[in-house]
Amino acid sequence: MTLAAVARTAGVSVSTASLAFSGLGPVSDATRDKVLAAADTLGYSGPDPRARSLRQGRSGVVGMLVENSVIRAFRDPVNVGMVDGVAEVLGDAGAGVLLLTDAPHARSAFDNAAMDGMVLSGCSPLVAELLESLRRRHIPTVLLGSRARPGVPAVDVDNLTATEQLARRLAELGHRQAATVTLPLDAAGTQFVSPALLAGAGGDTAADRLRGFWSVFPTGVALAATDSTVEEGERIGRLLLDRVDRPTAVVAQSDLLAAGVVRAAEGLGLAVPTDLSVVGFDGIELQTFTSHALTTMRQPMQDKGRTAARTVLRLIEGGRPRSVTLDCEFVPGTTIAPPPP
Amino acid sequence: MTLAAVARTAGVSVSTASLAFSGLGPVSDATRDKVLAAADTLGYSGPDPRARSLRQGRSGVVGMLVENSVIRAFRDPVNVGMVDGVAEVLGDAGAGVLLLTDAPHARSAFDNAAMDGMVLSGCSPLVAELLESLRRRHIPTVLLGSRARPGVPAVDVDNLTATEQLARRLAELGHRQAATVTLPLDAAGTQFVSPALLAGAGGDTAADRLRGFWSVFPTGVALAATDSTVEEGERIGRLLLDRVDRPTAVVAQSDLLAAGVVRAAEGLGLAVPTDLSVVGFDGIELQTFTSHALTTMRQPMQDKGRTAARTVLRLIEGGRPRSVTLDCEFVPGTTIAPPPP
DNA sequence: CTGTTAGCGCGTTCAC
DNA sequence: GTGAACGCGCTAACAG
Repeated sequence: MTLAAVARTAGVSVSTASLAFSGLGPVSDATRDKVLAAADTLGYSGPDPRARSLRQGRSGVVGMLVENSVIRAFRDPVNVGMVDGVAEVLGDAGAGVLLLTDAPHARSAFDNAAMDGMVLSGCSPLVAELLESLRRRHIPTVLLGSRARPGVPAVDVDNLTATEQLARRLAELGHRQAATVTLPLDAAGTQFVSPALLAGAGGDTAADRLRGFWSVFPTGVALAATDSTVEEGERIGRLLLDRVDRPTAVVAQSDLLAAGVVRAAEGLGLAVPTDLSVVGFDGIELQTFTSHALTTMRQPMQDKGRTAARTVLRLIEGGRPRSVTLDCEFVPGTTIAPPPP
Repeated sequence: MTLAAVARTAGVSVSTASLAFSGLGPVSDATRDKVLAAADTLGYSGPDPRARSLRQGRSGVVGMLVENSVIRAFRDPVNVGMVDGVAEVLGDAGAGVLLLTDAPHARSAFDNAAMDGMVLSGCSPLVAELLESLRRRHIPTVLLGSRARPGVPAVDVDNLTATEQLARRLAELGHRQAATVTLPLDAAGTQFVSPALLAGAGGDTAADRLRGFWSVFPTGVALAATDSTVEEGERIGRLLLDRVDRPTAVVAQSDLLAAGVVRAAEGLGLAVPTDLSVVGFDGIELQTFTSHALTTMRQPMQDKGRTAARTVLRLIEGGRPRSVTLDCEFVPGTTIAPPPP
């Protein structure tokens, strides 16, 4: 069934039939009805999206890349929130979201899919390579959660300042011995993070948050997690709390990590916040504790997604949108207190 | 940049250049190198997916619909697991996943996207309408989590039997007064579920699980939640536990609901499982409790997704795959015990 | 308001 | 092993 066949049956030209479907051009009601009736008779269900997208040079699809597998990415509500925001804005624009991961087996889909634009979230080590591929294909791209590059705007929060604010609260409470649990900093999964390693790292989320921490606690120990999960937080938390120079406060770079640190502390018989202060980052709804409300910095996950989607839409239309930095909001919580005497 | 331009630069015909890229036909190494070199020079990055998909009649994209918004759907790990399974199998097949929701504003994307197939998950009241639209467009479809229809295979677990098994365990422990918290049963959001209402309901997940429950506890009270969340579980749980005929056991139709029921019980000063037995459904990793391990029925979420994806791929290839029913596995947990004397 | 004309960029017959 | 020609189904100009 083609538009041509419908037009023939309706006794009109294809272009008229096309206009009848798109509703864009001036078509008399009578003609439109004739066309629609013919379509109905023939079981024609509207223009073929493939042909339409070839003709228009648009597919109505925007890719969204998340790190790792779908299941790992969506274990973190931050990613879910961002995808939700992207889907919302794109849906309103009549576009669809092609969900992609940076897993090797998804590479072929990434390379061959018809996309009008791309939202690259995360700071996967593959980002540079993927960006290069997108550049060659002239696919407008927005980075979500990493720093802008020439010609590629980014949407993010000010991770450095936000973390600095959290650290400063701890300092103001009297903490001198603070440590931090960072998100993965390099592909190698190095655990003990030195300033030298940080210097070599890019402008990623983990690096910026670490800089914010170190700007307040320049000698604070930093251990990197391999993933943003409660389990990893607990593992690294135990490592930190077992040290002879046990910290009195821990800045975790995500709420999930922070929840793990709290759990590690309680496992060792330490009370939070009396014996140990813990802060997180993200402001997700943690169902892990009922007894604590995590002190953290809430980032606008959905807004990040929405803004990224709007930005990529503008890019697709040929605009030159600028990078956007969104604000975080301090969530007081109940997991910080002055250090034990 | 078109393939034709590359061919011209390389001094070969377009068809030869096409073969050089796809690697399908017989092309001498020398020729292929010439073509690739020309492409590199001109900054050509491979065939245009839009044109390719028109020509081949395939877009390499399979739609996956989840209920509600992305954020609501992915609050439930079951949906995340299913999408992960779908993405994994489709990725291996070189196909991409177009993430769609049944939200009204996403309807245009649903209708206009170029898709080779569709995985419709959930039992949204819109399913019938969406199925009809897909049928007219000749888009092969697989249902995930609802009953097969003529020409539309389904992938699911045996919800009735699985719930029956859970209920039977409770009965065997001596429970006579059991209640159930169901997933949403109708669009109206009716709270008190009568057998008459169930008779009118379709063959959905909620209905099947309820049938399994009633087959063991024919007079058990059934209240429907409006969503599968801990909060809803807690709300309905409180309603159940406040009744004069307070149940000694609750069968919740999802783990999230079950977690809410446990929380409601504890809020009322009831100990689980001493005062109240609770079972869930799904087998997700609940971080809500540390003191309990939920007694539940684990369903293979990722396998459901993988199987659905394999089924839709077979459908796309013109096969006639059958519906698949996967097995659940009982998870003993620590939230059931004999009823209090 | 309607019809005619021309591709969009590619893959795939066929001949050679 | 390679090339020429055709059409996938549609829409955007333009002409009437």
